[in-house]
Amino acid sequence: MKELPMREDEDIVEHIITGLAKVSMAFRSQAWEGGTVRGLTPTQGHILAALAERSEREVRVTDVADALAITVPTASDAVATLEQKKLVRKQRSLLDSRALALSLTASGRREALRSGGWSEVVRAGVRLLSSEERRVFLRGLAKVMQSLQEQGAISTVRMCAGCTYFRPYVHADSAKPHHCDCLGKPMGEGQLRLDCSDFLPASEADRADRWRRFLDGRCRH
Amino acid sequence: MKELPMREDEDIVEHIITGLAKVSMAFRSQAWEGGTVRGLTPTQGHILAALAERSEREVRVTDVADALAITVPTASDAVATLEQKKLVRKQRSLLDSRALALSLTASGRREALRSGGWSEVVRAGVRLLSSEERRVFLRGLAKVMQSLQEQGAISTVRMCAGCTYFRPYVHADSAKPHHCDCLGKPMGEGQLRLDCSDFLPASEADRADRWRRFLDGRCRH
DNA sequence: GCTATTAGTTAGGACTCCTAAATAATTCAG
DNA sequence: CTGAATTATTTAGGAGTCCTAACTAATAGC
Repeated sequence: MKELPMREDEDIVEHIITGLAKVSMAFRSQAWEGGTVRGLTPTQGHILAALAERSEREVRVTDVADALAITVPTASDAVATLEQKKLVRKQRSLLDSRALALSLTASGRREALRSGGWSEVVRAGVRLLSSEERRVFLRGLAKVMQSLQEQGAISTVRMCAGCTYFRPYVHADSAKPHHCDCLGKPMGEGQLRLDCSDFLPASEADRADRWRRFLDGRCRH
Repeated sequence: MKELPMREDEDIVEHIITGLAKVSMAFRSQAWEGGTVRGLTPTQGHILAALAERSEREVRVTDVADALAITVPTASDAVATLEQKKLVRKQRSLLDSRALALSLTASGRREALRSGGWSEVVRAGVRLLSSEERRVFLRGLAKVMQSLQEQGAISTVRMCAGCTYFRPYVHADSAKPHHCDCLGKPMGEGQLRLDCSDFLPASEADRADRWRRFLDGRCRH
C-alpha cells in the first residue's frame, strides 16, 4: 500500500543520473591529476589502456576512435602525439595497407599500467559496497551498458550478455545460474564480465534472444 | 561453501569500474553531440546547469570550479566565453567586491534546460532497472559519492547522508526507515536525494556519525 | 579499368585545461 | 589605522581535445 510508487521510481532515476554524472566528473578530474604528473592527458591514457588490453589483435586508429567514442581525426592526432612521445608505434597493417597496426613500445606498456591507477579513487568508493550490493550494481551496469550500446552511444562492449559463449539461466543453482561455453563452466552473477578478452560477438538475433532471457531471468526477483 | 568468495568480490569491483568508466565515456560523448548543435561544449553546458540549479544563492567563479572539479582559471575562461555568448551575466558581488555573482540570462536559462537532455541516453538505460535494482543502485551510488567526497575528488555533494536534517534508521517501518526533519516525514531508500536544494551541511562530527549509522543500518542485509 | 568505398591525415578553429604570475579587494595584527 | 597576509579573479602561455570539411592513398566491386 505505497503512495505513488511509480512517481518515486521515476525520481530515483533522476537521482541515479545525478550520481552517475558526479562519478563521471570524478573520473575525468582524477584522470587529469594522475596524468599531468607524467605529461599524459586523459585521452592519451585511455588510448594506452585500450592498446594494452587488446594486445592480441591488430588495433587500428578507427578502433581507438570507437573505443573512446571520439572522431577518427581526434584519435589520429592523439595517436600522433603518443608516437612523438615514443609510447606508441605505428606500423602499416599487413592485411590492408591503408590501415595501421598500432602497438605499445616498452615505455608505453609501462605507462599503460600506471594509467590504470587513475581510477583508484573511484575503486575505493566501490569497495564500500557489500557483496550483495556489488552483485546488483554490476547487473544494473550490464543493463545500462547494453542499452547504451543499442543506442549507439558506446561501441560494442565485450560483455557476457552479447557473447556467443554465454548462456544465461541454464542451471538450477541460483548461485551460478549462467554458463560460459568458453570457460566451460557455470557462472554466478558476480562473475559477469564487462570487458572480456575471450568475447566473441553473437549474431544479431542471438543477441536479442540472449538478452531477453537475461533480463527476464531476474524478474522473479 | 563457495570457492574463494573474496577473490570474486574483488573481481566484481574491477568489472564495476570498467562499467562506470564506459558510462562516463557515454556521458562525455553525448554531451559533445548534444552541445555542438547549439554551439556549447560539455563544460559550458555543465556550468549553465549548475547555475540553474543554484539560482537561489550567489554563485561565484570559485563555486563553478568546485562544482565541475576544474581549476579556477579554467572556470574563469569558460564563464567569459558564456558571457560573450550572452548566456551568463557577471555582476560584482554585493557582499565582497572582489567576487562575482554569476547569473543566467533569459536565453541562458533556456539553454540550461536543454542541456539536461544530454543525459537522455543514459537515462533510458537506467530505466531498464527494476524497482529493487534502482534502490540498491542508488544506495550504492550514495556510498561511492560519500567516499569520493571524503577523498576530495568531488566537492560537497548535497545529499541526505551529509545533511543536518537527515536521520537514518529511526523508524521501525523498513519501507521508510529514515527521517527528514526538513520535509518533516519518514523517507524510504528510494527517496534518498543526491542533490537536494534544502541541503544543510552537518557538522564534521555529526556527519561521520550519521554516515556510520547509515552504513551500519544495512549490514543486516 | 574505372568508380565507389574505406583508412587515415591535414587544415582550421573554438575551447579545455593546466601552471605561474599578475591585479584587486579584504582581513587581520600590531 | 596601516602594512602584510589572504582571497577572488584574470592574464599569459602552451599543449592538447574535439569538431567539420576537404584531402590522399589503397582496396573492392562491377
